[in-house]
Amino acid sequence: MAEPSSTAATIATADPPVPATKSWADEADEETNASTAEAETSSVNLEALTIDDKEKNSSKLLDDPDDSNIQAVTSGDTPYTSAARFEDLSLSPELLKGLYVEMKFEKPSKIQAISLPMILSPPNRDLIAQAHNGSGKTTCFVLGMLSRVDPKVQAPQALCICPTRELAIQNIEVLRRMGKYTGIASECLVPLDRDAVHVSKRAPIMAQVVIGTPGTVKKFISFKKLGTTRLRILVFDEADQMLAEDGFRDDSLRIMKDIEKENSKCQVLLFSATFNDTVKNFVSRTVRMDHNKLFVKKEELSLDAVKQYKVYCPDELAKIDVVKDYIFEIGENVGQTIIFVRSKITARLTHEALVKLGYEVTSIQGSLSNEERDKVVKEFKDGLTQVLISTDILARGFDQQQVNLVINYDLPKKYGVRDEPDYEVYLHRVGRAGRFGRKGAVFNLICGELDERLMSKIENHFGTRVTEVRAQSVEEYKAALKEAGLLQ
DNA sequence: CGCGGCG
Repeated sequence: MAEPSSTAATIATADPPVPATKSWADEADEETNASTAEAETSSVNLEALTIDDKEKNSSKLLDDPDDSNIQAVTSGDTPYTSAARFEDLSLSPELLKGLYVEMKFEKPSKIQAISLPMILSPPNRDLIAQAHNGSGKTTCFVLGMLSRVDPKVQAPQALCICPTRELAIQNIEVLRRMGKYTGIASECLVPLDRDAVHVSKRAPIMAQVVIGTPGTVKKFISFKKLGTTRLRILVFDEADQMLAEDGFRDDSLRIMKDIEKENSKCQVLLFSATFNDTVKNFVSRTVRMDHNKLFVKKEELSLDAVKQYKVYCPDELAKIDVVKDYIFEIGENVGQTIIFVRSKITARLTHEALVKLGYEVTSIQGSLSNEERDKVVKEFKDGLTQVLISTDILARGFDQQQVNLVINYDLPKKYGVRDEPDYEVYLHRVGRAGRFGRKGAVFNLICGELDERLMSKIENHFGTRVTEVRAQSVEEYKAALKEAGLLQ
């Protein structure tokens, strides 16, 4: 988990506050021009500031995850100085011990260096933060939550909402490790088992930090089992999905309002690797006007660390052949593999077909029981299984460093819109490989004209070329993985 | 031709 070094950047403040009439998308477009000037623009440029890595051209790891431009737009006249070391953040000794001893971190990653001062220093403005997949966003908000808790107060003070049960569990596990020496109590509020005690008969939550999924958190709040008056910080992980119209918008806004009602000064943090223009405009209006924001250009969102390929399949059955003849043959040499499918039934059927053919594979999707889901995830995280078939339940946030290969068995498609790929889901899926700047590869299985259109739209959107793997031979796939840096 | 997490 040791992260390569980056130069500390001092973030000066832009003179004029951002006019309310101006949309975030406008700023991003202007910044697209400004950032091409790179190092010369270390001074103030428009409202946005370019934070360049001064060591960009000096010797360092080729796949440094910090080799990126993060654009910062700060509000008001609060100057923020990037934190070169965790010591610069006035964290408690117990928290520092957790970072160094338990997490084995050496220094803040770029997004951590920039966002943590914004989160932790008064007046604790709201923050919208976009950062690359695998760049350490979780550490940002977990550290934010832990360090804003008053250990003397035995009541919920930090709350984090996640889109899936798995992500909530993963996040609380990170929080418990990081906060190991702090004595801070935490609780995970996720869909309960069928035979669990009903919320109305449960004791109120005493834990100081709570992480959960929207429905369950909402339920605990409405039954008055999760008090909101002492909350100081509210985090939405995968915030674009949490605030998307076809996502969890209603639940998220309800939770925000319930908290605001009794507690007007709760800081809100919105974190994600993706914010499309539609949701970008909306999220800016859900937080306070004087919020800060960090964002990156879509072309720079980690699609360069992971090599992309496409394989044309004459029919759906041929997809199974690609998986068994090529992916399984070469896969075991390159680490773990996740195969993403579009529906729960495809997950189950593909799993069954491969097992019938004698391959070792597991699958996960939302209609499995909690126990089954937990078991599959645990086996995969423990490295007991090499290949996992999954719906988009694991597309976002799932952190398993040994995953180097992602298969898009089905391409992600936007719901309701014909011929439109879901660019954000594509990026999140690809982001499951190449964690913390490691090398990775993705194979997109293309079947039919619709898939071809979706694929070319994805290429255009990210401005990347996806190489076709043409010859149907193991050697051809091995060559692709060599090119991706996964094989010798 | 839908994923999730809720009723």
